[in-house]
Amino acid sequence: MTDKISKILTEIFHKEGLRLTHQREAVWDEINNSSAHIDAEDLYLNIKLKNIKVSRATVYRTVDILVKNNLLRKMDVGDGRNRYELRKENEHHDHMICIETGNIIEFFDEDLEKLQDKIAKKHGYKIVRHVHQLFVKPIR
Amino acid sequence: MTDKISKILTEIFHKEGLRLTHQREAVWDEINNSSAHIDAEDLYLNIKLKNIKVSRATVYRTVDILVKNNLLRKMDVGDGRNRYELRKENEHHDHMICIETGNIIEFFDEDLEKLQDKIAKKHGYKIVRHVHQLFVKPIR
DNA sequence: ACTTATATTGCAATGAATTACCAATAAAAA
DNA sequence: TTTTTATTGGTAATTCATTGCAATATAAGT
Repeated sequence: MTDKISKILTEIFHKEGLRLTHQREAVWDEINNSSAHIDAEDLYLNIKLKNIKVSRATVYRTVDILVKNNLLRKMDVGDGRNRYELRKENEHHDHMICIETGNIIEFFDEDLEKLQDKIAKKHGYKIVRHVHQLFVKPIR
Repeated sequence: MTDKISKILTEIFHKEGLRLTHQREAVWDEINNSSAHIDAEDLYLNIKLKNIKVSRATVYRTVDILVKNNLLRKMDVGDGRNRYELRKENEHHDHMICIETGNIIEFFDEDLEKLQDKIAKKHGYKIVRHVHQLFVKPIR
């Protein structure tokens, strides 16, 4: 784990009265080094593979903390288990899921975002968050 | 149950080699008379309230059949249980979920649909289905 | 209407992801 | 180093959903 990120983590945990444990660091490291959209079970298995002592319960508890503190985004592709992805500052995207390969492609479209806001406003609402997933297959 | 709908149901079930039982009729009736976005457990409870003999297993099995035959749409709002809504011919809409009241508002926007297709195409894909949910709260 | 073949039901068991419980342990404060 | 208290691991418990199977109901055949 780089010192810069470590410092950010330490700050956030401290602010919340939480402790920065080996297990929590390991979860954070794993998310940073693994593929972009990983689920809790794979996080658990990958950490174990590195001979770090951790339990499933701790993995679940840790991602919850990270999600609550906006370091992580929880996403539900509709297959029963939640995936987690790093949440970078000022960065938003939606997902395209290939139904043939399971591959997840990120996309962002400014017009789409504006259009959504407009639609919500028309109904008297403002958007707090949104889920937009395109289940696709390759052309041809 | 109206005779017209009954006939459609009978046809579809017969075509699949399925039988139109009291339980299956009850599930269909309940979906038609209940709020637009109901989950399996509420379907089960509502049917029981009418003193119709049914089991959770049958409710789950029946909605599966209805979904497979395009009479029902299964939707996942991300809270763990699936909702079901009547699927009207040639009718598509997305959902806005109010995070304060839990209320679900349906919306449709032609431009939005076109824009999605365009985005998918740009990446070399075509859309098979999509999930678009706006989690909103009232303005002011 | 009566019989027969087989689809359907209910119940309990099972599955899968996640959460709760709690005694043992480890991190930070004193 | 001692003390305080958050955290952990292991397992049990939850929740939503699915499945196996013996008993039952439906629709077709007579």
